[in-house]
Amino acid sequence: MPPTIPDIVIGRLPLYLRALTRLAQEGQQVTSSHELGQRLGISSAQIRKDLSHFGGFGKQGTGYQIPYLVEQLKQVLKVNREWEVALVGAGDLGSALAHYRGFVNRGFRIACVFDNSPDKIGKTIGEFVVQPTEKLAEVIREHNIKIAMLAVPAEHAQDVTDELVAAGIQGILNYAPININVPENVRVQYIDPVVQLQRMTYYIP
Amino acid sequence: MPPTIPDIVIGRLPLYLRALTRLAQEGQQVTSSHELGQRLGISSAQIRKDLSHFGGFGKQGTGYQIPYLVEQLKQVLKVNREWEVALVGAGDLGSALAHYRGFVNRGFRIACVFDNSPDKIGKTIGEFVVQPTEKLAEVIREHNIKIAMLAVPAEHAQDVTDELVAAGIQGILNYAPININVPENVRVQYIDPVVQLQRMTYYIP
DNA sequence: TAGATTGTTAATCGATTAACAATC
DNA sequence: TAGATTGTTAATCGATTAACAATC
Repeated sequence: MPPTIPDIVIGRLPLYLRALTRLAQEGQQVTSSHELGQRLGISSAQIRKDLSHFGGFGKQGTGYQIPYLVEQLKQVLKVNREWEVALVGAGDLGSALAHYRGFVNRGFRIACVFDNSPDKIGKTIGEFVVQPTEKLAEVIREHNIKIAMLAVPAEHAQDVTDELVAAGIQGILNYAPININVPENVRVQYIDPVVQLQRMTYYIP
Repeated sequence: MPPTIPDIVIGRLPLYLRALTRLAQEGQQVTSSHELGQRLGISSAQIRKDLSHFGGFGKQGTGYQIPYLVEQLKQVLKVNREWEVALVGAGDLGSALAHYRGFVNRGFRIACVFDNSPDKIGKTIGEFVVQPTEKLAEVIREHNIKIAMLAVPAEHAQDVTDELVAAGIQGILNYAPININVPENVRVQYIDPVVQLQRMTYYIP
């Protein structure tokens, strides 16, 4: 069995990938742990150590070939493919997500949108026809979708979560401002802007 | 000088506050570190230790009075007041944020919305008239706003950040998928859904 | 009182950093 | 070669957990 990589390391890899992709866009071919660390506010030692969990991607004296490192990180994170994502909730936020152009090229594509409001079912949002939540399990199973984004009111978050899990979803990005319970084989990530704002105000006089 | 509290502790307080607020909504008066920990997937010892940095809020044998603990946490996090927030970027995401009803009651209120697109300037989004970005510094100074949410394209994020910082902003919630550089007295939090999705795919077969 | 739970100390665990031989 | 930078080891630093006296 391969050694387990700390989750905190996994959490930094997408940041490395994002910064490297940008460097590549700026036309740069090579970088160093020092340069990357400066951009990210992370020590160079930490970057080298993190990367070394997955192999030696650099060359002494030279640094890292950006296109190569980008490919390697995509492979590690399994985003060298396109994941179909189910979006539940077609309110303002769900709508913004449905229109967001930033998923493609980074490994994700919204494949379907659900909502339980009669106002919204059947309407078109971006390129999607909003489907009733009752169809959720069926569509997710049919497309073999593994990831969902949850943009429903907090009161419905747990119920929808249970449906998603029952349908085979293994990762949930939860925008509802509430903790959800899932089996341990399901990963959850949270986005709550207020939580992050509250983390800043502590420091502001 | 009071001892410095680890930032990782500060980062958990909003989660405690959110869970406690919900417990209160459900009509519960008292909770224990064990119960709260179960809800959040955090050990009871950690919760007690975190809280103990700020004082003894509980009673042996009984636990914590929820309304009291909520007030105390709000005070610690300085959200027992209302912070005015500047929103920059009136695209899909900015629009969704402008309509979001979840800021009020948790310590925040969007006070103004900016965009540099002639299409959007002067238009109404929710209760706000979109103002040109050139007005940014003036309005922020006038209202003494300390916090901004950044929902502009990545290419403009650093430029807008520099303007915000020059105008006296001390906390930035950055929705643009790019790292921004700020002086060390300014706090930045990031929201990039793709980063969080990529952190999950590593674990999904 | 007996049972429950806190706040805190000490022990454990894990993550970060410093340093450097290897080498491009 | 001389300079630069990696990958890795060991040392340091910090965070979490276990345990328990205090006490409601």
